[in-house]
Amino acid sequence: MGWESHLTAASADIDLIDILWRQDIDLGAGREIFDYSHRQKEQDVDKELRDGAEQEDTWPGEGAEALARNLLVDGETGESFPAQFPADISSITEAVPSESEPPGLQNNLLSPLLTGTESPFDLEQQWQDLMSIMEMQAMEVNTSTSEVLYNAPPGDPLSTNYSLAPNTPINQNVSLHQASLGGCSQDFSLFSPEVESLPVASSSTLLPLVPSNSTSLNSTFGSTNLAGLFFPPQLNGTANDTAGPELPDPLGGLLDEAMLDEISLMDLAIEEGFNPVQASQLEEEFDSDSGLSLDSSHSPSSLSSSEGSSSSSSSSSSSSSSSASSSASSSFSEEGAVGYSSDSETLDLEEAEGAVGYQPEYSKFCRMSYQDPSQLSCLPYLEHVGHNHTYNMAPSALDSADLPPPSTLKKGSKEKQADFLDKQMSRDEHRARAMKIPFTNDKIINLPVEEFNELLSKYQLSEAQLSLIRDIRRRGKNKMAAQNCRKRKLDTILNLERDVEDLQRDKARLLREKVEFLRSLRQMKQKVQSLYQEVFGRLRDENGRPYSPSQYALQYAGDGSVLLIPRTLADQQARRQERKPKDRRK
DNA sequence: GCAAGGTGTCATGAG
DNA sequence: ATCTCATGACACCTT
Repeated sequence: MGWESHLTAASADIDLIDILWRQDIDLGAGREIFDYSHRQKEQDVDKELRDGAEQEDTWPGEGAEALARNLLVDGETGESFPAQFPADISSITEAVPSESEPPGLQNNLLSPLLTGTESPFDLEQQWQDLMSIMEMQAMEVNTSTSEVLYNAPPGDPLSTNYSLAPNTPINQNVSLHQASLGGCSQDFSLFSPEVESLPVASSSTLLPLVPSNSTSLNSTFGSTNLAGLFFPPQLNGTANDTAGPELPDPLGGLLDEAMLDEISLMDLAIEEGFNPVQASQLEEEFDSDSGLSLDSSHSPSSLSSSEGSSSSSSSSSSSSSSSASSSASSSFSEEGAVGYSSDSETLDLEEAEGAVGYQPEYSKFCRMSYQDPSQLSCLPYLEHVGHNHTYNMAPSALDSADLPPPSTLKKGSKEKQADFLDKQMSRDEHRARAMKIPFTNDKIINLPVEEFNELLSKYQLSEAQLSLIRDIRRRGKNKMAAQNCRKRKLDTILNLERDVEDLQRDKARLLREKVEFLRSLRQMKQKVQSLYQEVFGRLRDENGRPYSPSQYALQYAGDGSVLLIPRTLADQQARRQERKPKDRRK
């Protein structure tokens, strides 16, 4: 506080300047050379001075600070992103691919019999894309998923339908008869070609239902051996030829709708971490756009979800805020052009930024726009805003005239306010005041270069003053730049969060679609099978006897006709067809 | 006393 | 060459 007396006495005389110089010389306001090389020194000295000041000074205005603390509200505490559900959903990843591919088969198979039935199955490609997206998330859940799918108890519908296939010696050479006996497994013999080549162990990694690639599917249907498609391999050959009459109820063991639904639901449950209830709800709402959403899947954390939505709203507000901020930025420049000293402008700016809760300018406002305490007193609420960055104030710059010693703390409220406001002044403002800079820091900082230079030329300024002014301008601009930079960063984060939410919604929608496709696929398979059995069952040889499914099979011709051919021939063709795609792949 | 978040400042590079 | 802006890094403060 030794300087305070000096400063108090300091009017405009040379002595004061001398003192100020002494104080500021280390702050970069070197008397002789006010250049960059001094700035480093400036920092160090600032710190020293600050430390010293901390020891010596007891600042008034604690109450005001406390008030400010109470009133400061951070409207934008981090938005926690609801990341819970993705992991659950991902669990399906592996299971999905296996189911997704049959479509290719279906397409080939159905076209002849079921004209007009459209299968949306270049879906496979899309699906693979989707899978790749979900792959990462799926990793951790896969294990459990496979367990569910493959280790299900014998009575489990899934195991009877899916798990059987891998373990059974699958062969395309399946008889119609066998097919009819095949019961539930028929559905899976549909994909037998692929499964056939799989070691039993591989069943743990692949769902029998689904060939690992569409080409294998094509091969299956390329052979167009319908019997092979529908009937379980284990019945093959060794199957009793007595089957003929046993052409069981074509639909008997087949996937009934309930089963299909169950499978779909289980897929969904597995994939999305749905519980059965949710899944069934989903089924009911299939056509609803409300979205089942993963949002619901993390309903437990709907809070976070709502946070997400709020974040989305906030992100929308953030986008608006971004626009606000960008407009703010632009208005910055404009302000710069106009001088940035307009209080109302600044205020508006702050309001515009309120959406993001980003309030850096408040402190700027307090410190930079109001060097004159009386002005600030017009906006008392601003007193609550802003950091107390008194550490920025070089003790040297603290005008002792404005900062009476602690002993004089008991004083009028005006004085207190003045103290507080003085305290709110930035280091540069104090410096500027101490250096008798004849214009405001706002002008220094925000005037366009031309006007700035013009302004400088109007005054007779010492080298030191000019240097300080340049520093003030540089620091001020950089401060705003930093604030904008942080604002942008924040906006970017919010936008990314919103993007993630959008992607999650898309993912949920795609999964819903997948379930729908699977269901329709199975329905079509069912139809095809019944048609096959019906047609085959009505066929009679020259003696009027039915053909044995183990000896004959129906086969599609390229022109859409259906041929009855010996099973051996059909098998050969099937194998040939199976090889083609593989060769092609090589 | 520590951690997290906010802010100002500096250094640096790009336009 | 100079100015301005953006941004990472750092120090310091507040909560």
